[in-house]
Amino acid sequence: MPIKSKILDPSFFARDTIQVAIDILGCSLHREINGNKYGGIITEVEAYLGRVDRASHAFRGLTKRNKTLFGEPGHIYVYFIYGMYYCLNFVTGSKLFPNAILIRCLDPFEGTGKCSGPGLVCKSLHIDTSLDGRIISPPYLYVAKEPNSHIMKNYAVTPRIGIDYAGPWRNAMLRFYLKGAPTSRGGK
DNA sequence: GCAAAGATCGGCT
DNA sequence: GCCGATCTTTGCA
Repeated sequence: MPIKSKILDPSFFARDTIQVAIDILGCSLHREINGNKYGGIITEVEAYLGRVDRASHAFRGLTKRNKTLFGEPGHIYVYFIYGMYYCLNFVTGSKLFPNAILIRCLDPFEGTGKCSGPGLVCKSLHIDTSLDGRIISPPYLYVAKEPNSHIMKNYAVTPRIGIDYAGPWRNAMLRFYLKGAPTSRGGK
């Protein structure tokens, strides 16, 4: 009989943000829209640590765009950037703190396009702002822990990408990726 | 009301 | 490594 994967519920995301970032590596991301299914194994994420984090959208306080960040963990935060791309985030930690993780890269399932960067993840999984604020849940978008995803989790930690404006936070080690798996920027 | 910047990507030097 | 595409969001007047 087939080995079952375990669908993650909001309690998984309502924990320390960095711990969630590490634990979600190797888990599968699933997207269903118009009867089509897309997805892949999560291989790269970044953590954003709320109001104190100069690189976070929450740094300047609550706005119309980032209001999902200030809500419950286990919800989906999607925003539009650079006039062309969407970025997928999961709200983490506690409702008291606007924390999130950015999904940067997947090892795509067959039939799912390239996912080697946050803009491409959303393009290949047909993710846009219509998902913003919704709970992470089947069928439209969910995450599952795969058998053995906790084994051989050999990961690297680096500063985040594309946040040179963030002062001292530009050097914070908050990007996590699985060694030997697809990443953005060649894993560097 | 307007201007500037941005959690990116692909192409080119 | 640098640059342009493309347009929403935000900050400031």
